[in-house]
Amino acid sequence: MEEKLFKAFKALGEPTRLKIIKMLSVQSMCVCELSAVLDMTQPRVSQHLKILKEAGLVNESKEGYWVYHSLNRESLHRLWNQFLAFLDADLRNLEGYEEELQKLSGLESNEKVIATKEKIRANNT
Amino acid sequence: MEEKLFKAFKALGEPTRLKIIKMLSVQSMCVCELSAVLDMTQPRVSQHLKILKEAGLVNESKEGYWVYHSLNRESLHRLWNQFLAFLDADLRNLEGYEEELQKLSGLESNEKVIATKEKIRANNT
DNA sequence: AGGCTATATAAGCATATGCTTATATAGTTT
DNA sequence: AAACTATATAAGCATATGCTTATATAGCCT
Repeated sequence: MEEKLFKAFKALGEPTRLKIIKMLSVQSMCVCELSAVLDMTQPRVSQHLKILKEAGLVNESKEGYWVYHSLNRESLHRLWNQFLAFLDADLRNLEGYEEELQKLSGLESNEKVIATKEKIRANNT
Repeated sequence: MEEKLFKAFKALGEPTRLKIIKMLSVQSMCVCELSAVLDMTQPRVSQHLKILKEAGLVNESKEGYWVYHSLNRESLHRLWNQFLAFLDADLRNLEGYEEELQKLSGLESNEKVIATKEKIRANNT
């Protein structure tokens, strides 16, 4: 889950790819069209599209020797929903948070720290 | 607009930061607590928090010498709404797409290409 | 003031990323 | 088959990123 999330966000977190996504939001395009419209070299566009496809954000369909790319809006919404679900999830229901869960419950048991905090709070009022 | 968008996504597109965000979704924490719970060095946590703060995703409040960090859920929703607005926006309303807009309208005027495409389509049916 | 505690920042390093140029692959047309 | 178009992939390079260790800064306490 987290793997997919951060890869998708990473794919979105790059200016060139955001531009490509914006262009694809206007209309589906093949690599050469994107390359022409954005005034970028073809390999540059290809490489970014690969990343976007791997993140599931862009679909492709071949037509002759053109490869048309379209924005997968469905997957965008799914991404955000999964992210919100991730944020709302109880730690006990997430993989890989066993240690964190345990250490989190031990956090407030340090009496010395608690005392210090209370003092500071008292001083601030 | 785009600048903010891709920086926020970039901030989210990193596993350590996603973990930090998840922990902050459970409760506000200071650096030392995050450091302890996630079992990471303090500078590592500090540096990531800085990025998250710069992206506006995390708020901080000082309490004694502790600096408490909390997830800014409001800004998360704003981020997504702005992203959707960016996708829906007409190119004419976006900064920095003047060239693209022009080249896009010129795309379909290449008759040779259009002819080729039509032939291919005909052959494929 | 001096000694704590927590946090921020800096320096250095290894790896990742984005780009370019060059080349390979796939499909189309003649 | 040969030439052509579009795309993918590879190699190489410069910069960015994430981490560690070391050090500086800031706030609190005795």
